[in-house]
Amino acid sequence: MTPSSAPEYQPPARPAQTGGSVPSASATPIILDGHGGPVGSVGGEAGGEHRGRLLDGLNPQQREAVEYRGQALLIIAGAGSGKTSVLTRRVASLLETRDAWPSQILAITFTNKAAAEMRERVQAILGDGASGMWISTFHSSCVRILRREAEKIGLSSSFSIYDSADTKVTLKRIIKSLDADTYGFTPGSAGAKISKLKNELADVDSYARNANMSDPQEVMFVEIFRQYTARLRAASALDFDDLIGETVYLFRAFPDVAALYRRRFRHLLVDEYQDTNHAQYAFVHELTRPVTTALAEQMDRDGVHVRNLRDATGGIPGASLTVVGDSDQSIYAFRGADTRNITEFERDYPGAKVILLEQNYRSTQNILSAANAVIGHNFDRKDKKLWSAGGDGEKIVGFTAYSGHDEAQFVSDEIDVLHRAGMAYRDMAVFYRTNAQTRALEEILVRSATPYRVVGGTKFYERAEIKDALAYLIAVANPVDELALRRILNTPKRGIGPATETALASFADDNDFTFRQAMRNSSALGLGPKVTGAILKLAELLDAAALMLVPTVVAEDGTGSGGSNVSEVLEFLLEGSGLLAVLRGSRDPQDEARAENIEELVAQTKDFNKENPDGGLVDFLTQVSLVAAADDLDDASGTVSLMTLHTAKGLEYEAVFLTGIEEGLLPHQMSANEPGGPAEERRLFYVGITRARQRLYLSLAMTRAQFGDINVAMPSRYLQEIPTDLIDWRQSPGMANSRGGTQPRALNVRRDGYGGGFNGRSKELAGLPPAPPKTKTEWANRITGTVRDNGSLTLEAGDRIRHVDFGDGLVNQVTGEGTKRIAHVQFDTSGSKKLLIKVAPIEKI
DNA sequence: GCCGTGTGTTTTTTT
DNA sequence: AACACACGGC
Repeated sequence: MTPSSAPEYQPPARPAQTGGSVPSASATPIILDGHGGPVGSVGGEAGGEHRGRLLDGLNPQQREAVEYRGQALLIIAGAGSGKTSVLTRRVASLLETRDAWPSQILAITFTNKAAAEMRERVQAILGDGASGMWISTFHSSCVRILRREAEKIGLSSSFSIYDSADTKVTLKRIIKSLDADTYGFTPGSAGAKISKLKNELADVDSYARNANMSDPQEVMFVEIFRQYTARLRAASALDFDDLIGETVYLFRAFPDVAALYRRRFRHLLVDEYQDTNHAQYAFVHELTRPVTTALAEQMDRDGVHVRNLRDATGGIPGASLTVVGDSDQSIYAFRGADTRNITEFERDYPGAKVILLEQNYRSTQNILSAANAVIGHNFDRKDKKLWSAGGDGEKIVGFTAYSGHDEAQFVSDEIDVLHRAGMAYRDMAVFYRTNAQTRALEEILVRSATPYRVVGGTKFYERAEIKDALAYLIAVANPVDELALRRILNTPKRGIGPATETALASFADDNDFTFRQAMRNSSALGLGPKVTGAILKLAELLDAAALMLVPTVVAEDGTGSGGSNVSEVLEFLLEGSGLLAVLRGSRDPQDEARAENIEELVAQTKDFNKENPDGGLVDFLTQVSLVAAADDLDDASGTVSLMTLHTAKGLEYEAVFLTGIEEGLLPHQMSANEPGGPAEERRLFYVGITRARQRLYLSLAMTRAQFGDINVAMPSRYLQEIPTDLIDWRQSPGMANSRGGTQPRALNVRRDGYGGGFNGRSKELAGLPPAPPKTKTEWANRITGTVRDNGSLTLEAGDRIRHVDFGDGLVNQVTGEGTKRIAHVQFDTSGSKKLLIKVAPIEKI
């Protein structure tokens, strides 16, 4: 990492700036935005003495990236090349040289956490002068714009945001009502297809126009898509993809609205540009277009201050755009990311300046060499070699475990070693390909009392009880949201079953009511008095909560109410619904934890009130909807971080454990048949490797539990792409290769200084003496070959065996068939274990 | 309408 | 192995 700027630095005095908000297009009259902006007023006196400060410790390319001024700038930033620092300083520089007011800057990051970090760092350089900037994710920016302009596109400004679970529930209902499962549609498959289309900015109508309507399956899909769109409309809800797509639609359909934002944002900066999809690309493109002369004149007449922004033609030139990215780190193709956005940037923005950052300030040369070697196997890329001036560092440690648990034990042991050597837990991280892999890791880490934290995974806000509580809030904020209402209708249990729910839904449908109105009028349905009472009570509770939000309502008896904040409303709802009380009174021990989670949510609303005194219910819900996995990373917590390789992007740790480096897992089975799949998985591996500063551990298991049974796993093809002399195999795949497991496998044994297991075919070994002859099965160049094979070994109850690690034991039972035969063994000293006979390091005695 | 049991499906990654 | 869902008895 490049050194950060001195925190005691004070910003130069500058004229006070008012406003900074974008006037809503629908609001008349438009409030003037102070005196335009300082565009074009680059004074020689500004900055000068501080310029050095901003550029301190930067290399020439980084400096240029900070100082370049022009319409378009592409920064190709290799992993660990200090791009965050460059981006931050570039923003600071724009402000300091008065090329921009804070309000003219829109910086887009990949996560909210990265946004907060950037804001903090700019503030550390410039102090309060930095407020008014928009630094946020694509989704947050779009929500902010959409909430202001919602009426324009027929939405309530308190529209709901549907997450993938909400989408799934909605699609499930649609598919059921259409019997579309007979055409092979599942909520997952239909959702994926809809998402893909939306990422391409297609909607139902544009899709239907080109669809092959003689294909019944296609007809069915169009119908699903149509109903899904209609349901979201009716609920005034947008899904994740809509947030981007609808904003682009807004800009295209309402040029006057677009013009206001184009006028405001004079400088766009986009991080992780390689992972933008077409919709995001279009969003950026729309924002950086010039404002036509006609529109500029219109704005001038409307009192929007544009004069000092207009060029010779009378229009407003397009905003400057800076994008930062690295095609080698593109890992989101599955959700529509298109690296052409970055590779064809120069074509999209003619005259763009391109700056390459190749020097790495993060990792040791050994780690970088491994990374370079791996990514070098992707053919369709511009060659780019990371280098470091920091020295070789330690070798990469490799370890082949018998099982996922064994692997977890290795990780846990090494964490312990590192910690005792003085490394803080928070400087270590364990990465994996799939969330399911956390289970074994967690079990072992709990047992060894290692403080750890799973980042992402089943997120706090995805827990059922939290979604229940949030659904109450959503139902208050957006009364037409049927999904939220149906979620809480019988939660907690109040005797409203599926039959009643359906009755209410069709009652609403038939009379053109919303679901909420149907609830209020449910007396007309002729249901039992108990059920009707329960429905009405819930409706009243929600109405009363909604009233609390209205600023100051005076009731008939003269008592004032209203203006309540989020936590007050939530507590009122929890009290009135009995949600919390039911959990507290339950005898199910898990309900205690659920109650605690809800209390944690209440605490979060209180924090929110404190941090956002002006924030309303909708703001809170927005924030909750858009938290990303990496956002809840707490740097101060002294724990080891566990996360998926995807979540790890953009982060760095002193020590990194990459686990499950096996065929089927990395590359993942599911990606094997997809075009570009293995290449993308390789980039994922590359991202993982380059997160490490000092120490890198690569581990794999010979067997892995999946779907409840145990399978033989092969080492990943990517492992052999790493030069053998970079890895110190504590226990190599090759060593665990002999029949019967008689091979010595003491820790720290490397065979013949040779890494172990590999054939030594890599270029890096060309100059070395020929590898000693090997008689064992070589797996390196035959990925499909076996790792260990006890195939001929037959065991039955009563046999005694010897295990390399566990010692002698008695076979109690043998279960399973063929390669999955499992011996249940009672070891004399190591307790009882289940072993996959085919690969376990055992022999009969 | 509720709750227990049995069966089938699941897992790729995420805003 | 864990979870969602359908079914049937209460």
